[in-house]
Amino acid sequence: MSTRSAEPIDPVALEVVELIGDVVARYHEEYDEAASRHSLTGAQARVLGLLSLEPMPMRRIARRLKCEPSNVTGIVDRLEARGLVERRPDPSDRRVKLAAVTDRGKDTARLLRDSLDFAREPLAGLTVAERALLRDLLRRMLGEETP
Amino acid sequence: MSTRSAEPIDPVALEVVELIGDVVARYHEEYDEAASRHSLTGAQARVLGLLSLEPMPMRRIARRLKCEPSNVTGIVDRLEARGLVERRPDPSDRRVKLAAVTDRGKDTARLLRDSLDFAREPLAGLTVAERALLRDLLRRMLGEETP
DNA sequence: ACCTGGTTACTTGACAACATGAAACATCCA
DNA sequence: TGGATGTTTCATGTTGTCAAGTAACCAGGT
Repeated sequence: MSTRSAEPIDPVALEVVELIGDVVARYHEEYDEAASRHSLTGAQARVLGLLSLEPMPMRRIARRLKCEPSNVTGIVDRLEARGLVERRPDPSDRRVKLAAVTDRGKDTARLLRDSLDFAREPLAGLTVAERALLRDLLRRMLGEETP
Repeated sequence: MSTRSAEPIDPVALEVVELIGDVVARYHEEYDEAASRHSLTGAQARVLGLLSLEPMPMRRIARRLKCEPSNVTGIVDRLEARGLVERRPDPSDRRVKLAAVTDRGKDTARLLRDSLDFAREPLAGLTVAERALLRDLLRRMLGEETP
């Protein structure tokens, strides 16, 4: 997996990595702030956002969050205690519990998305063409093929 | 602070935001994995990295981490218990304690940096010119002026 | 010079959220 | 029936907040 680079490290690459660090910091800052504006923690907001797309078994949430399933139990517990999420039985498998947003949860998730300024603010300084360029570069950096 | 956009949202901007989400996820994945390869948590690795550049009063660490100073006490406690960091008095102000990496801490910090593949791996697919372009776009996106 | 009061730096304590791992339980499936 | 899977519970550790406490700095004013 890890490329043992014998090549001298490109100073521009280092700058890019530094900038990505800044992007990550900024992303979290804004995300957590948006979450706490709705009295949610980052993890809770993340799960709520996931479930607002489609109901999902606990197991799958854990995979998305890259954490243990036992952890998800607690997070969903807290969301459920606040009426944002509910557990439903899965008709096709009585072992699994589907976590699904309630109506209130759906509203909250929408508000959360809207209050996430990261989508608009930092990109405002770029032209449409530059955004497209940025998109393509990020795609290739992430190794996603553009078929 | 937040731009109340009346304008319809640029679909390309949404794609970029999605990609940035991917970048953030990937960044964390690699960072935490590198940290746990050395039996460190993410926060511990972060502080160790900070201190490997220069010793720093607790207060400043807290500001960099954007958390309460009381939290830093615990993190430095754990790093100190493992001999990676030590507290020194500040000669110019007896209230402050300077956290500084030990020799072992410095070694660990270097190993940590080296094993952080994010610097090389994902940028490998880009040419030098493209990296420079990406750097400039990220800079402008983050609102840093290039004087 | 000597308090005195306000500020700053750090720690401690209580508590909540997150995270892991092991063990328990019900359910599925070959 | 026996092994695998999905969820929860429990014990434990780390990270985070906030309030309170201690020590030290730094103004004044007398």
